[in-house]
Amino acid sequence: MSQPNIQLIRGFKDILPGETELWQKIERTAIALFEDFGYREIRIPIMEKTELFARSIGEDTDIVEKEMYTFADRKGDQLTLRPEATASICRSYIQHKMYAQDPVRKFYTIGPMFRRERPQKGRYRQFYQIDAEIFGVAAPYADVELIFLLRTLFDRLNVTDTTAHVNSLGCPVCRPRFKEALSTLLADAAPSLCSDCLRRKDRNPLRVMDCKVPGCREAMAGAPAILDYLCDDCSSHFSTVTGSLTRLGVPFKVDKQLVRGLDYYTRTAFEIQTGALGAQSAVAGGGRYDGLVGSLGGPEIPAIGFAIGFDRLAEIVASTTPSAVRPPDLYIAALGEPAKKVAFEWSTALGLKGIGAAMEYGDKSLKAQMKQANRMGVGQVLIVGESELESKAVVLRNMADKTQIEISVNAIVDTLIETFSKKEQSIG
RNA sequence: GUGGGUGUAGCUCAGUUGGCAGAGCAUCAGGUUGUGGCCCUGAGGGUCGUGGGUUCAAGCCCCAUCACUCACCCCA
Repeated sequence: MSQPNIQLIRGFKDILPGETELWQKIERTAIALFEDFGYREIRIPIMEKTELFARSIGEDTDIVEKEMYTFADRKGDQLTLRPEATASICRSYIQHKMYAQDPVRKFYTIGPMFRRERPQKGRYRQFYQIDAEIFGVAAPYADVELIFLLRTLFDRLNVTDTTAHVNSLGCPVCRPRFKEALSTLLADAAPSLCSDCLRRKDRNPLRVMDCKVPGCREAMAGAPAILDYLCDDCSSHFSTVTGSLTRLGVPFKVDKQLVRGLDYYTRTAFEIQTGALGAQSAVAGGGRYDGLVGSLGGPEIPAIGFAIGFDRLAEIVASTTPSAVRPPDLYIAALGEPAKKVAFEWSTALGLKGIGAAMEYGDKSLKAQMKQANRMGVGQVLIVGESELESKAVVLRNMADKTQIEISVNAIVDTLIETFSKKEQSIG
């Protein structure tokens, strides 16, 4: 009692009633869309051997070294709370040899991911993603389909203040030539780079391109664009993507600055960006990873996927859509124990028929119960006390216009069911 | 991991040069024996984030710590 109350873990959060309605709506919208386009749900575990992420993301990246939730279990195995879904889905695809019958598979999954970082706006340590992946399709239409789905989903959720950014990152054939050109420029520009970029120069040269420091921006003004270094295959792939997006009427921006941090990305990279979230501009991101399945020990199968930041999306949707919590259909105000006893039975019978009937389980005055009904926004209140039980007729009060009618206690549940189903129809 | 801002009632926040802990909203009760919203009256609710220090005296000053928050690094 005198000990401090237990608080939730830093960077974690509760999603409370009032918010969950919105989360469910987003989930339903996404699932319906995915199913319509032939995606199947896959549910993968929340933990994997650390090695899976180390191999897919890269052994000596910051992510693996210090930004994952990694710990040893009692046997000493290194385990990691998944930081993303893609690696696990690849693992599962390979482990169950899903490529054997038909390498083309489309998946979606929704669930929590984890990162061990200092939280900030739109970035939690447990966060949620809506994820979709296509395996076994090398053709650019897979890329377009995913971007199209993102656009459609956002439209259906009335999220309009967003831009799709697309870029190509090349492939193992053409990317090295680009990196070389970039390194040459960086070496020359080194004196005018900020200290962060000097570090990035060798470790993650692509990142220098989107540094915000003015000096770096100037130095990088004449930086080579990877689009100019694409090989013929990558180039025609990319032009099919942009051409097809245009024909489908999906607005997009070719963004030469768009960079993905991980080596396993190839060719198309895309992001949905918004201005609504401070420093966190991306609500969704994805790209092609043609080499990943092979590098994890599977056959050489191309793949592409995206992840939507659920928390960020929910925040945006919440700011534009009023929350609509449906009040109970009926409130039963019961006075005295005999009345409560029958009222409770009525409420359960109504609940079975899909009619929500709230009531006060404790002992409260009629006034208090009316106040509560009013606060809940209930339209109809059924009043049942001693005199009603005696006369075998209860009172049904319309809260909006204050009119009251009497209803016979005999077959009251059926009468109420009829009353409320008529109402639903006239509203619908 | 680094830096800034903020921690006082369920919520939003006042709190003066250090001098008895406050308001609005919300909750509960009464005004009306069994009828809601508006109004009036009253009540409950706080180890002032936590620990230490200075002081006759700390919500206020000092140190530490934790949390929240924004940004950086990084971005899956």
